[in-house]
Amino acid sequence: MNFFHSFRDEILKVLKTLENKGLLPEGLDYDKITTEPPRDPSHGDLATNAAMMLSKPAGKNPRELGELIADELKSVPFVESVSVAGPGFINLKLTPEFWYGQLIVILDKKLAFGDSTMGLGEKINLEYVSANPTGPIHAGHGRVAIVADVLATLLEKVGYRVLREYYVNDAGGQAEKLAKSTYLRYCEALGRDIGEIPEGYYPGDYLIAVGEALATRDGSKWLDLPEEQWLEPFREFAVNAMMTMIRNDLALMGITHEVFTSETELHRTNAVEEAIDFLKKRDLVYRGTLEAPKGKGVENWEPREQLLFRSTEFGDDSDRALQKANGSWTYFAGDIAYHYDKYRRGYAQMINVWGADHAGTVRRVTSAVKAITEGKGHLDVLLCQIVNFMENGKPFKMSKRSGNFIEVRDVIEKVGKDPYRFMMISRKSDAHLDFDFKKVLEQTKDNPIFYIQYAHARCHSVMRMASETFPDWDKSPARSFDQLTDEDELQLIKLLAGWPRQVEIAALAREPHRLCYYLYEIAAQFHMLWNKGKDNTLLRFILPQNRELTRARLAMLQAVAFVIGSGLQVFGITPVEEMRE
RNA sequence: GCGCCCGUAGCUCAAUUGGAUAGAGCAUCUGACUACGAAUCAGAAGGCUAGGGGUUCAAAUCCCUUCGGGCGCACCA
Repeated sequence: MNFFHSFRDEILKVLKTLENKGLLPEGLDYDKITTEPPRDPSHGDLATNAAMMLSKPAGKNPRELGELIADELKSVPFVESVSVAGPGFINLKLTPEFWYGQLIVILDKKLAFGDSTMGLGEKINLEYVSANPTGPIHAGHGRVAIVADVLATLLEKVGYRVLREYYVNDAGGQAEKLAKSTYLRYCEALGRDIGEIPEGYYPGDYLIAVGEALATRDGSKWLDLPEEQWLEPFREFAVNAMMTMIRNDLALMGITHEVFTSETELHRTNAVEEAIDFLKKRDLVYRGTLEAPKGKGVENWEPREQLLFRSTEFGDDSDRALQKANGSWTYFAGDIAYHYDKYRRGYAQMINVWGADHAGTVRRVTSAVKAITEGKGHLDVLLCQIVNFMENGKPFKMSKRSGNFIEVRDVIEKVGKDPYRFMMISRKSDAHLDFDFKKVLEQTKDNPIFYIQYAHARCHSVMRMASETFPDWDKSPARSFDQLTDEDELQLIKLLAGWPRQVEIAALAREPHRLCYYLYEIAAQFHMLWNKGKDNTLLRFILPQNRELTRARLAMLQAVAFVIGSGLQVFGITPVEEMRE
């Protein structure tokens, strides 16, 4: 439970009381009243903007109104003191007993601390990766995959029901190129000399095995047949092989999708026609000619009458083509059908995570979702900026083993899954990210994942030591914390207690990176406290002469480990209890 | 040319989505190891939030504009 919510409720009760006393007009809008930690901890534990929000409609100046509210708040349980400050903030300081109570909550909830019912069980369809099934996953997809995967877990933690979905783009030209490239490799496997892989085909080594597998399965039966006979079976076989490879790559990252939807399948079941008909009936589709685009490519422009979707009615800059020159559906038409399909499967809330190179298509797809769900569905698109791979501060040179990109499996081989995952979510997703192969493995506080893991390991290390100091003692955590009176201890507990709020904020903003920073803060506060024990032996966690205080401090460390563990669980990272080597 | 994203300490990035004196780490300078792991900690210094204008009790955050960087721009996917 996020305690800021419960204190907000208390504040609203106080406002009601003031209404009843005739000190506040009735019917004021309380929606914009917030409770949040003050920026400066010396102001207190919790601040509200209530007086500032209500001063104008109440006809009182904020300080005066603040004093009124503050007076009433003094009798709220666990409130130690109240003050009005600055332009009219009301600051509450909470009693140590309140914080001890929070510690007990953490110890009871364990890794589930931070769970919330905020999402009310609402279903969310989260589509991510959806890389073309034409080769292994490259590192550009890696960030999208990991950010989205962490977001999925995060949304589940706050009470949404999330479906992780992958859209398989197995129709269209790219898949055809894949089939043709595979055919070349098939011929090669049967001893034909295929020479250089022609321009426009997929040259990667990974197709050699696919060609061989087909040769083994089917022998030479396709060898001299015309393209229209082998194209479809080759496409299907190659796509399946690619998807197996992609699933393996995703598994290396710790990612599993629950649903794979095939674009080809949508076409086969006439889902596209159905979706476009739906739009036609609402007069959102028409035949027309688009204006020539400005800038690059204008030379080749030919005006052409096409079937168009009125995305401008939903805020797009231009209407968008649904059919190609040859009359077949565009990718966009398929995408409309796909989102229609998601909606009809019961997902009014949808999130897509894309690479930033698709930024230009966000408008048209969100427009289409509005149209096809008649305003009842909602699509959020999260964009991930590119990752610059570096080694020791210098651009990383690609391996060229299988095309001109870094593969996800190469990254994992070099640094391991957990540091990779952490690094990918450590920055806001729409900001560029530098990934340095050297730095992610550095064992210094400059490297946040190490620093956080180290804090977790240290907690466990202390707990192990304590069992040696008190071999006979009760291992269940303490329930009484009156002896935890040091300011820095309380500060640590406050940070831990603030975790559920951070989780909710991160989920609402769809910004998992916030949690990285918060865990780092907790780790820093813990390391600081650990270090204080060197200057002042009374602050050491294990005090052989004071069993009860030791138990209280160990329970606090256990709580630190739970909160860090809770965060790492969201990240899909295994917490370590010992730093090896 | 148009659209979207971005611009915060020397460097890499935060900033509770409009809140109080804009914060961390690195690098720099000063200090702390007989230890529950010093792989760490304490302190100092560092800012006209790219520039200008506006909105209001309050702006790094919202609006307009200039400059600088990234991505995209019919029929691909």
